[in-house]
Formats: sequence, C-alpha cells, structure tokens
Amino acid sequence: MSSFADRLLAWFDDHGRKNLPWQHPITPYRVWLSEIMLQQTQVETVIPYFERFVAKFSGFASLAEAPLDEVLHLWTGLGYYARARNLHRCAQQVVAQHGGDMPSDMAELEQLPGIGRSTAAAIASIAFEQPCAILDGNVKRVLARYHAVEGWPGKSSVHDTLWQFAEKHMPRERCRDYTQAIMDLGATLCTRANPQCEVCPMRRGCKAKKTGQPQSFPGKKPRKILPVKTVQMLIMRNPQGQVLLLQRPPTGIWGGLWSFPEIETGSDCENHIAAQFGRVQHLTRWPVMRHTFSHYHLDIAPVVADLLPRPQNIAEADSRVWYNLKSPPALGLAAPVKKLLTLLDEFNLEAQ
DNA sequence: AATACGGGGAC
DNA sequence: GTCCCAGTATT
Repeated sequence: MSSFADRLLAWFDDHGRKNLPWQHPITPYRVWLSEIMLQQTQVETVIPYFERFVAKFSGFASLAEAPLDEVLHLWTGLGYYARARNLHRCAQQVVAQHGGDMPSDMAELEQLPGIGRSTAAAIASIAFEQPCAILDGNVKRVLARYHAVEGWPGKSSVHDTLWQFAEKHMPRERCRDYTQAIMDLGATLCTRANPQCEVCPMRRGCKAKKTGQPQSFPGKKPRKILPVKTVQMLIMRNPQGQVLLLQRPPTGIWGGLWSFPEIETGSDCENHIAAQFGRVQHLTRWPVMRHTFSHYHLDIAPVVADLLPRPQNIAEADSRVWYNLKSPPALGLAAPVKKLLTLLDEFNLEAQ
C-alpha cells in the first residue's frame, strides 16, 4: 500500500521536469526569484525573463543595490508589477536583516515582502528540503480532482479544504522532489482542459476520474461582465523627437512604471496640452486600442502631438522624463506604452 | 471574505 | 472570445 507521495515520486523519477532554468543550479536566490516570477504566470512566459534577470543580478546583494527603475525595466511585460517592487524590497531585507542569506524558516520567509504561504513553502521545500506544502494552481487542480472537491477554490471554504489535503500528502523525505512532482503532474498530465487520466500515476484513487468528468474539477470562477474604462493617452514629441513620460504612483495599476500623460475622454487635448506642456504644432489621433486587465477593459485613445520648441525644459521634475527612442533608458513601461512607443519608432523610420 | 493587481498562452 | 496561470497584499 503505497502513499500518495510515494506514487507521485515514483512517477517524478521517470517523467518529472528536471531541466528548467532555475534547476541548474538550485540555489535559494534562484528558487526565490523563479517562484516570484511564476506567481500567476506560466513557465514558458517566465523563462526568458528569468534568464535576463539572473544575467543582470547574480544574487541578493546586486539586486538590493540596483535602482528600482532597472528592476521594473527587466520586469516590463511580465505583469503584476507589485511583484517586482516587493522583490526589490525583499532583496534589501535579506541583505539587511539576514546577512544576505535567505532564511529557511517558514515563519521568517512569510515575513518577507511578496512571499505568502505557498511561495514560502515552495522555497522551504525546494531550496531547504523542509516538509512544507504548497498550494498553487497546479496543486489545487490535482487535489480538487483526486478528492473530488466541489466548488471554486476562490471560496475560502474550498481553499481551506485543499490546504488540508496539501498538508496531509506532504512527505517528510524528498521534499524538494515532491513539491516539484505535484506541480509537474498538474502541468503535464492533470491539465485543465484534457487531463491524461489513462497514464496518470494517481488514476487509482482519483475520485474525479471516477465521476467520468475530471475536467469539471476544480469548479470555475463565477464570471462577471468586465467594465470598460476609457482614457486618452498623450504621446508628445519635442523637436528633438523625444517623448514625454510620467512616472505612475507606486501603488495601483502599473505602479512605479512610466507612461504617457492621460486625460479624461472627451476633454480637449489641444487646450490641455497647451496649458500643461506647450504649444502644439501638429496633432494626430490613432485608432483606439483595447487593453484588457483581469478586472476591466481599458480603451486607449492615443493622441500624437508634436510640440513647438520651448525655452525651458518641461521635464524637470523627478517624475518626468523625455524618452529617447534611439537610446531608450532602462525604465519600466506598461505593455501598451511599450507597444505605442514601438509603433511611433516604426513611423519615424518610414518618414525617413 | 472579497477585491485589486497584468499579460499572455491554450483552446 | 473564454479561462486561468508555480498568488500576495489590501480592504
């Protein structure tokens, strides 16, 4: 009579993923960095970001010393930018409070910014071989199926039940391999749409398979209609061809990133620009582009304005910069801002 | 107990 | 188009 963990580990030895970038070598820094990047983000998306990140910042000390703008620059496009701000703060705390070494204790890990219960357990088990259970999207799916747990895991009662099963199955030995194994099973066999039940090592004992509808576990999130917000983004070029960007507040959407000045839909761009930034020589409107977040749609109306020369530089404040497309500075950019800057650069090339 | 927080891959 | 991803912090 072999346990859940024993069967899973036996499968892992033959079929687990063992060549992910953060597995060679396995160090607390690399485990931590990968776990933060992998929060709500798929493996294939993370890989190039992870490679660039470790190439630039070799460990906690170099990351802690770096300017936040450079961290956000390397995070551009990955989303959930609070992760990058917390990552930077976490590195500074590891240096200041732990002598530059990631703590191995669950309670201490959870005190660090950006590290919650599941990420703390992932670091403790993978980097330090401690018997701490994780509960990420893969594990939720595997356990909801194995035990036929009804309901959407976003509900706290369902979530609590899944945590109990996660703790129950966590073995005392081979903690790193077990954590990796249960995620690998969820990512490769026990997938959302087409689970490969016939070759699954856990098929005996899986209650969802017994129902004949394994793909109906876990329960779906109740869907709501996404609200639509609209905004005009001002893409202002000075006579040198540089574009004005403002830094967004540290919290909220695109926190700490650089973006175009925004004005309310319907208000007069030309008057606004004249009052705030300078006289307009030429103004072009681009087609509205829809950017969708997890909780709303944002319809962006880009307005490209060429400004007349001005005696004093209007980008004097710390939160303003003239962005040079030919030698872009290392700043964090929201995805649609990066897209618009790329389009602008392409039009510039055509015009020459 | 709910909600805010991105962007993109899979289907 | 829909769903959801190696979740956390905040309310």
